[in-house]
Amino acid sequence: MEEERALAAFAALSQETRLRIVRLLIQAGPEGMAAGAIGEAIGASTSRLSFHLTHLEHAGLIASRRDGRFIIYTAIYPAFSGLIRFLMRDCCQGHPEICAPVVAALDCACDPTEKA
Amino acid sequence: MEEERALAAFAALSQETRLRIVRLLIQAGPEGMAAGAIGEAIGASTSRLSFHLTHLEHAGLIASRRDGRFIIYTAIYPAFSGLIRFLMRDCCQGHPEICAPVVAALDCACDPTEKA
DNA sequence: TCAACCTCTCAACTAATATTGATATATTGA
DNA sequence: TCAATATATCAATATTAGTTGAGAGGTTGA
Repeated sequence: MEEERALAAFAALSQETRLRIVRLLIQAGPEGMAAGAIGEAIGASTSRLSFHLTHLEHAGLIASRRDGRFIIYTAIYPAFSGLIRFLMRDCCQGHPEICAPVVAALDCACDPTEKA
Repeated sequence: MEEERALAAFAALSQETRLRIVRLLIQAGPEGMAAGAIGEAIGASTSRLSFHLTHLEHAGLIASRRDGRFIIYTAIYPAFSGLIRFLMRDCCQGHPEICAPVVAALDCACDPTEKA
């Protein structure tokens, strides 16, 4: 069920600590970040962090790999594009002008000079 | 706080009934749908429907207007583009190829011939 | 192998959220 | 104004989720 996956993803993103983790990892890019660095960046205790990282991983939004004694987490980019697609599917009924602003939004998100 | 708005939006989208309402209204376009029609389409009792419609309205994802004895609900498209922007901000650190698939996803969402 | 380090798991507590059924409000047409 | 229709509100209950602190696994370098 694709709906189930979407619900799990949105639920994962609806919590402050987890949303911050996700945005941090999206910004971090493919190299990802170690759990400890994430916890330090967002200010979360280890057990809380671990709980939320596990939650995000189960939701399919992030992935982990071990590197020595560190565990590196990365954002799964296709999960986000899939989520957006699911949400906006059939949004314009053949009239792209209806959802054009939504599409345009993403181009701006990719422009590092635009912060608004 | 923009983060608060995003959290409210994701929380609103993380519930089955509400996610269905939102997708229905996104597909319905600017004309929107009456509460009763929404309830019939997704199979929800009036009180449940009303609860979730109010929730979505407070989250800033849908708007309502009265038309006779009907109340018409519509999706607020800019709210969704704003949400996507917030999530993906600074996603590619100057390397657009990292998040290009995410951007591409939206173009497909607008193509009514693509259902995958 | 030992000590230091990084991360995860567990259980108890607290708080937030969804559902239900009954009732209330607003609008329309006769 | 009355009855029918459309929708919202309320209170009680059931369910789900987040936080905390303590402790347990793996991993590394000496």
